[in-house]
Amino acid sequence: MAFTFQRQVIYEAVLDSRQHPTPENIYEQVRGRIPSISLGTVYKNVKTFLDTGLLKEVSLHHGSLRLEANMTPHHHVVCSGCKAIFDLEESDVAPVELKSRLPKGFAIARCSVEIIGLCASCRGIGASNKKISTHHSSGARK
Amino acid sequence: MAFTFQRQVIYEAVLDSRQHPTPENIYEQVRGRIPSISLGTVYKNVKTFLDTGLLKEVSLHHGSLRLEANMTPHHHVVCSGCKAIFDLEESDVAPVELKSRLPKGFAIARCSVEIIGLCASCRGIGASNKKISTHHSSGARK
DNA sequence: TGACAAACGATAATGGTTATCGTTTAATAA
DNA sequence: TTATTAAACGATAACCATTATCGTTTGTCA
Ligand SMILES: [Mn+2]
Ligand SMILES: [Mn+2]
Ligand SMILES: [Zn+2]
Ligand SMILES: [Zn+2]
Repeated sequence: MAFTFQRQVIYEAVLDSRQHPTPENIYEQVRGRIPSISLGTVYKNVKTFLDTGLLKEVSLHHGSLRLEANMTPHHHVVCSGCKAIFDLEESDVAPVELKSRLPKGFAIARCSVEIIGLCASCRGIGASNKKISTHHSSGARK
Repeated sequence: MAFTFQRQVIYEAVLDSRQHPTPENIYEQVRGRIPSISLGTVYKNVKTFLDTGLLKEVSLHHGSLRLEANMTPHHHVVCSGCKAIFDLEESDVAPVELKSRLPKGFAIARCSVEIIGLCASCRGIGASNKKISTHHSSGARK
């Protein structure tokens, strides 16, 4: 990975922001230092940083809306490979215990647990996850 | 909310799917029963169902990529109003205890907790959350 | 210093989602 | 029933986030 000024400033922008910024947010901020920078450059570098493990994305499923009709409070098991989501009943997880204070004035509505990992088919050798037809179109936006 | 055949079939499609489907997934399935249905109709009804609480969306932040440079495992406090995300150190939450088996063959990589609620400014009266300039562009796609 | 792969800026293309608009239909009351 | 009307539908354009393309510039390394 070549060292470029743009790359440095983009990374610092994410580091300095305690805000979990979007690419657009980063772009806005970086333009303060490099007015000529392209939004495409921000996206390209963000992707590079994600690939090399310098940054990570907050949510596994930000690509497309995922819906459910199960209105009872419950948790999820998520495959980071094919983005499949399995339900986990609330009673299957012991209540989460908070050991510290939340941001001042924050009112908790609920608490959701995500167990993240790889499903059986995604662990299989090679292209095995293509064999499972029940896996819908694998929302991974790549 | 008027009762229409399309509405009925769309809702049943989500009910029958244990897959947390996308609007596109629902569209594909509903076309089996109503070949002439429009994708727009699926989106419109999904929105209606979300508004009336018949369906819910799996992830609060599916609209745009959110990034972070904090690579230490940690949890999040999320405001459902403005989508602000605050970090919560891993040590601030007692380890999650699983009381049941996961889907067969699933390999856990990590476990993430989301405390969901309303931040101080979103709880304030009226348009108060607009006053806080540190809140970045409020990714809410409406 | 020179050669070359990598990265850049500009911009077109894609994919998911929302908006618009003319037509059809469900709900309601005569 | 039938007439009225607001709501919902299908088709399609518009929009926004993201990715791809391409000609130019720049970092790397011999
Ligand atoms: Mn679920
Ligand atoms: Mn974080
Ligand atoms: Zn999988
Ligand atoms: Zn808020």
